[in-house]
Amino acid sequence: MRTDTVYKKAFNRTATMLRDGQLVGGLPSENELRRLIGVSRTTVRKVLQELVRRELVTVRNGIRTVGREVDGNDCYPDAETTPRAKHVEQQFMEWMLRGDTRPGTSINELELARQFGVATNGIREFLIRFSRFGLIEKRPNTGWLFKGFTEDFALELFEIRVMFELRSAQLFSRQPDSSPLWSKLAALKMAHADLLEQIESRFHDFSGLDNRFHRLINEASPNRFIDDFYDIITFIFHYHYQWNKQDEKQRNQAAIIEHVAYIDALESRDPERIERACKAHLASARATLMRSLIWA
Amino acid sequence: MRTDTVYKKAFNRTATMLRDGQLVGGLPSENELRRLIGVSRTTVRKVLQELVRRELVTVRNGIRTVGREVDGNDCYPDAETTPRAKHVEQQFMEWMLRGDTRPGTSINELELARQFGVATNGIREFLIRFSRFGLIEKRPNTGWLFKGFTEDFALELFEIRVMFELRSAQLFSRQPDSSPLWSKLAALKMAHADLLEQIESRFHDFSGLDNRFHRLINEASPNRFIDDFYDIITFIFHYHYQWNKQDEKQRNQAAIIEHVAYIDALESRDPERIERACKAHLASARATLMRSLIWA
DNA sequence: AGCATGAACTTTATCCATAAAAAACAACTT
DNA sequence: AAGTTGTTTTTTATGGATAAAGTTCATGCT
Repeated sequence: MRTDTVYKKAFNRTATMLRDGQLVGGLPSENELRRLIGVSRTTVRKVLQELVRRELVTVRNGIRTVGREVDGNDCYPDAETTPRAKHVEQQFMEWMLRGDTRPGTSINELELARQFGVATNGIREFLIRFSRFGLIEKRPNTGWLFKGFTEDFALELFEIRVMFELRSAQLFSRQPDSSPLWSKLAALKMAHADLLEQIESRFHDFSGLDNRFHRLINEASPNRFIDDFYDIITFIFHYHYQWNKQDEKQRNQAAIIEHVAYIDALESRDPERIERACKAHLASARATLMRSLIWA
Repeated sequence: MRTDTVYKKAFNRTATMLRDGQLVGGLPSENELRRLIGVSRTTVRKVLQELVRRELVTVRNGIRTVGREVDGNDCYPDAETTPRAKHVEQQFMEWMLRGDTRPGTSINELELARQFGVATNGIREFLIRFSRFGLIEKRPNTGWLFKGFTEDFALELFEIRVMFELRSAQLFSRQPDSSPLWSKLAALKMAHADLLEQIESRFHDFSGLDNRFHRLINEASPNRFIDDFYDIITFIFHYHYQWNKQDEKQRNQAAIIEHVAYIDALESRDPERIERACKAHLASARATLMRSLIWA
């Protein structure tokens, strides 16, 4: 049966808004709420119905008002707000990156389905989606081959990344002064400075910033294939570093400094300087990844 | 129910071998046949069983010998040797490229499933696979969006293609003289010359040659992401030009000439000359595609 | 021991069913 | 006329079943 994670997440969001007093003075209409949460009206109605049933909202003459205080027990647990497909993704990535899954291992849909407690269909859909990452390969009628999160993989990935990033950085720097992206870049530079100051406590915040930065650079001259490729990077790094936290602080600190130099180079509009800064940053990112691969 | 296309294709292959006298002097063992056709022994046995039933093969004391002559009726029709997934692909591509499917159209899994006569699952798997081509986009819980086989798409595609091809061509040219790829390149040049001579009758053979050429260039310094990207190009071009045959002969003739110049440039090992030839060829390929888009 | 066939078992490709979510339609209200 | 809510219809996400194809085990023959 389809999970009701959409409803549960919507419910939690609404309950939180209620708790934080974002909905004082009567509840918004179904349609407004719908837009607010980004979900269909059908789901909103289900949420509302449950809120009423739990007396978090009361209705009189068709008018909804805030009811009793929301308490911690009212929210559904996080696990129930994640769709199956996402669970499969997480479990697979863990199986692949944390287990000692060797390159050359063959992947068995049925076995994974049993292991993860889902139907084979879900596994297969995930594998098809995942195959674009270059880590697995389908052999028809037979199964999938895990090619390994190897040094080769990282090298090939970074080769492309460098090509794309150099291209995007140069195009970015050639934008007219009037482009709004320049001020976004300046804002990002400030955010970097802030983070650097509080690096001791906030060093995990870097990955979000990193993402914003690289996506901003691509924004100047969009290319869907480059965007897609950046999705791969984001995905891989997300899971890889989720389980490889050694030196996280130093790693991020170094990267922030490189970013700032890179931003300065962009602002200078000097092509050679940009190339140097960009390459320096990516070389260091690659070295970091390589190191973590060897350790692992 | 799963289709028995694997069996039927294997049967046809075996029957053809029988007809062409490739199996005179007694049939090979199940295992040998299996290797020959590239299919499991289970399937081979099924083929053998049917061959015997139809008296194309006769068994005496457990020894198999060639039986009656194979005639045209013995083979299964082509449509029955193509798996469902492939049919879906073909029908979808036709729907997308030939129908007047407009950019922005939303794609309905259920509707396509009905239209193509398959289960929704198959449609979905295809769409997931296809999404990497940058022409459709998934919106969770809602469906897919067709972004259009537009000019933008072609431009973005070619931008990447140029980057990749320049990189691969330069790396190719820097190979040591001892690399076996040089002789492969020479052979390919000859094949081009041959084709050019018989262009009147054989101009459809170009696309195979084109593929071999570009794949050869990538072979010198493999990168899985570049290979994957080339798969996209191959796929798109295959279907697009399947239904856009205007000027096919001239188009191919021009391309052959460009290829030869490109090969000469590679053999000269002169980086600038390579860049010029490569860019010239790709610019012309792009222009051709663009023209066919406008016409369509 | 090494290869051929036979039989049993496992996995993939494919269809079908259904609750949840979205979308479309209808009726009311201000 | 535009925004509400109620109802119905359609579509997606997910599980389940099964024939075909692949793989492994067993037996027998040189």
